Amino acid sequence: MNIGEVSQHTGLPPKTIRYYEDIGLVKPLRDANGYRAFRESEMHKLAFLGRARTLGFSIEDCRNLLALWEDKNRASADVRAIAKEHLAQIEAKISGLQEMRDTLSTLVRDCAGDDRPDCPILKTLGTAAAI
Amino acid sequence: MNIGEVSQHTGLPPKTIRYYEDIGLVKPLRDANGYRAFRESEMHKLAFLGRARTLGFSIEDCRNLLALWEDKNRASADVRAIAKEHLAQIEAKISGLQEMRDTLSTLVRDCAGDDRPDCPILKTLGTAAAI
DNA sequence: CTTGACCCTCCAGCAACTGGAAGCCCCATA
DNA sequence: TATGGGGCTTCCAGTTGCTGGAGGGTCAAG
Repeated sequence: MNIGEVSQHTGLPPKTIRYYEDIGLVKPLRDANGYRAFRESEMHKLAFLGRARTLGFSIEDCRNLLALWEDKNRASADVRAIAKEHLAQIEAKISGLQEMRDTLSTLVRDCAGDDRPDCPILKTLGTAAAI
Repeated sequence: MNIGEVSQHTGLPPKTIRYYEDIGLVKPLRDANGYRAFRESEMHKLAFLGRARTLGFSIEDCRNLLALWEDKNRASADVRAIAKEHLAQIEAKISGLQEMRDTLSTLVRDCAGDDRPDCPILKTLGTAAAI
């Protein structure tokens, strides 16, 4: 399978697939003309990576998950630990963003948004310790 | 004021302050010995930047907000537009993360997390179209 | 034989810093 | 007066995860 076909099947751009090869996540064979030749197993790995990335796992997480995926004797606890850690990070990110959203939506609500220069948003950014 | 003092007052690391000078957000004077000499106004700008960054505004947003902050004739509508746009981005990010969290927490919940190899997390990453 | 769609490699750049090396400068203490 | 420690300077490189583009080979159709 050429990179284009793999790209279509996995939804990953060719550039990304090449990048994943660069950093050692996949190791496609090569045809005589130098083209990458992906086996089914490589394509499955890439699909796996695409899904893990969609869930926000870092590349290093993906590398570990992939190793566990390939290891038929792995303990599910190992996978779960990675996922739980990642889940905690996501939750932290969400609450950080929610804080931002709350502050910001208050400011936006209180701003007249007309052609006068008076603006609580700038006033807050300029002076508040409340951020 | 030296960079260290400004750093203490604003909470921004010296490295960050130098970086902000590099990209033209602040323009401190220089002492005879080459040290940066910040005036009050520069320090206020940096504090402003720190708060805007805390609210997740991009550097380019900050540049625009700063310009509006300095412009005593600005229309508050201009500020509000930037803030609203940013708010929308934050909300999009939040819902993306919430989707991740929901999927991931289901997976984590369903995973025994013991020393057996059977693991719904990897199973899903390996096969599901549901992500 | 040419055209257009592939594919290749390599280099640069994005955001927003952060770390580290190499080297002044200033002040207090022995 | 030497010296030690901190603070300041510049510049370069690295972070994450790609993405864009240049410059060039390959392949299949007409």
